[in-house]
Amino acid sequence: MSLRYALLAILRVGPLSGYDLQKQFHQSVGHVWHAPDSQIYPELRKMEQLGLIEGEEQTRGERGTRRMYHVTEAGDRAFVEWMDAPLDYQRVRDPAHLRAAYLEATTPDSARAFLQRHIAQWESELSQWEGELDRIDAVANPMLVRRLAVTADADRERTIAYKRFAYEGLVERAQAEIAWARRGLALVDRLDA
Amino acid sequence: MSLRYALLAILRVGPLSGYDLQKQFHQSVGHVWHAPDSQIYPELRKMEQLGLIEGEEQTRGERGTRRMYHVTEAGDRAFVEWMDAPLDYQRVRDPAHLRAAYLEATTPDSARAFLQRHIAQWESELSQWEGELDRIDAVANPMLVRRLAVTADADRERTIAYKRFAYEGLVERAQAEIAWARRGLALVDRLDA
DNA sequence: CACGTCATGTAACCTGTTACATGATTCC
DNA sequence: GGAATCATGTAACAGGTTACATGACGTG
Repeated sequence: MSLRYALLAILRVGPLSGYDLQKQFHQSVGHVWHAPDSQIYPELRKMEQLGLIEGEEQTRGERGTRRMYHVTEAGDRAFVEWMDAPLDYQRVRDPAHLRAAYLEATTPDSARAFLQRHIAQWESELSQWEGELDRIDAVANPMLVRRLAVTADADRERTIAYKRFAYEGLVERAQAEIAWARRGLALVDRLDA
Repeated sequence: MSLRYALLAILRVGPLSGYDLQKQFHQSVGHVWHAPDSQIYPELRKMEQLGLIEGEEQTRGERGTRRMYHVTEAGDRAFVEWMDAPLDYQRVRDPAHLRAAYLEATTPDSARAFLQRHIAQWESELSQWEGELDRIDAVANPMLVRRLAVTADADRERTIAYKRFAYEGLVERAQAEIAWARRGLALVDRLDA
């Protein structure tokens, strides 16, 4: 459900083709809400049917075409309504913590391998998000630049501050996962001794 | 996919009827991996077809029946294999952080409401998990008691320690989410001033 | 003329969500 | 006799995953 609003958030900045949108998506919101291309294109079609966005076919070269999308008034309204509505929180479903609860069922080495992979996984996410934080600070993220270009000066600080706030939360989450898994490694060692 | 192993984890302790399993589930693993009954019963049937568990129909009263399940050797093997295999991490998809990144699009009050709901949400999870931690320490969780009853003394410490470790991770996550949202409230106030 | 990248998907499948459905048994 | 709880699901749908598919354009 949120994919729709992630796409609207990007399109609200200005018209984009599906392809460009997808590119921008993977470089910005995609770090918070992943979606493959095979989901993005159909979703855009659905949003068009619902009147949230409008697409115009453009020619490109001899026979090529591409579809430029822009947000309609209804789409803009839908986005703001979503912002104001309560989120529906998904129930917890965390495979790593599930497995952690039963580590006594396997060997210490296997437990260690699991925890090391957990650390590697979150370190990889962490570096993505820290990179985004750096790009926010340097105002080097192309989406953010586009956004700031159409944002009144008075709102620029807010725009940047909330992006930063969001990524800070993700960075802290990753750091917490890593710290937890490291403690797990120490625990395995202690119990193995 | 993990639902299967969450169910196996419970059944490995000893045979249970679908109904009892479901009860135990909601009181234990369900805090880490939620699933509704409408998913549990069919999954048990599927697992039976795959030979991971076996069910026997028992009569109950005059006409009533219930199905007692126990783990097969293949099921036991499958569980350990899952423990040793790399987890497949889902891509990030976090509606709260997605929304946080665009809070400038709405009013300060709406932003505050969002953050306050976020805090309430995680405080509710937090109290669940802290409760579980207490029950682990008091050895008062019925599933844990059943498990310890069939666990060799040498493994009891490990069994308890890993449960604790898992729930500690969840508790820390909840605390981090709450702290983050509180900082968000402060940020809204600052930007609103 | 080959390769990268522009451009857009379809199809099958799995998992999970929501709402609904039904009857038996036990305990007060 | 009525309520709680035992006991087990089905059906429809939404959302996400994986694999595959296709062709045009631009550049060296």
